[in-house]
Amino acid sequence: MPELPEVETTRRGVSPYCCGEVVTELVVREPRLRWPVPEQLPLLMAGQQIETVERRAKYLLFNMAPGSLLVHLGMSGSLRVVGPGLLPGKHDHIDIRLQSGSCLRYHDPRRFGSFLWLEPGGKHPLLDHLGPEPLSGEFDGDLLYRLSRGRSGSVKSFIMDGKVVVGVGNIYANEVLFLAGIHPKRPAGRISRARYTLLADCIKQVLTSAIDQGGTTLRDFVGGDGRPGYFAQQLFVYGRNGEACKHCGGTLREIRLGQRSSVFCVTCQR
DNA sequence: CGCTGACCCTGACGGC
DNA sequence: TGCCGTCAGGGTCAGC
Repeated sequence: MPELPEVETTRRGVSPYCCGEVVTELVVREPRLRWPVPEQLPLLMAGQQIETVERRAKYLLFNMAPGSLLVHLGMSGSLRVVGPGLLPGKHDHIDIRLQSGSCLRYHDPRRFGSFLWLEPGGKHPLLDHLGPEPLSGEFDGDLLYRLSRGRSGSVKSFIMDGKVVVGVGNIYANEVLFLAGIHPKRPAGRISRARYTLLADCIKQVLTSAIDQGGTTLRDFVGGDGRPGYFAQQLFVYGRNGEACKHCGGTLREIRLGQRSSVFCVTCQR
């Protein structure tokens, strides 16, 4: 479910409810996530005040004095604010109970997400080696051009590589390549600097637009405040195999790249 | 170092 | 109605 815009939407949705709030209790009903939830996590968090909620790549960091809770939503995870007394349902694995009576409830059918602990100022192996944020000044076409030299893999896999740039998942990789007019299978090392400049701009534009609209609603995605996202209405290629290209009217085609579906227009993308 | 494919897990969906 | 194969927004890891 979550790509960067969905994670950022979640961050913005839950922040007002938990910044400055004290955690009364962390309730772990199912610790078997992507990695086991550390047994000492409830003890570490109980009684601590959440100071800020940050996002790095697709990770959320709930910062407290003794350290940070590191949350990843995986493929099917969501974090929502629920009022007191609402009973947990199926796949509601973790509750972060707050002094206000509200509760942040983690729901994740596939359990590919994670809840981990980060020492203050400490480095975590998962956060090490991450590329720049796509919406930062560090990220631009020159960076893509430089990192791609000599690489024979597809440009789609390249922009989805978290060591190159974080936060570009399958949906937005498809969309961005369509907007930039680049064939997803084109070898990354055989794309000009000018085209990478356009591609970087498309990545920034699409992600910004998706965040503004609260992310993309697929199946039951809802932001931290429970509202759906609206970006799905303006997808050009993702999930539209066999349908007409919104630009030229041709039929969109689907191929598989690195086990992921890639939809594109043979006419508009070269 | 870069690339490919397997893998983690549940649920939805289409074909029979 | 049910069974079976396939696919799904994430990322890590082993092997070549």
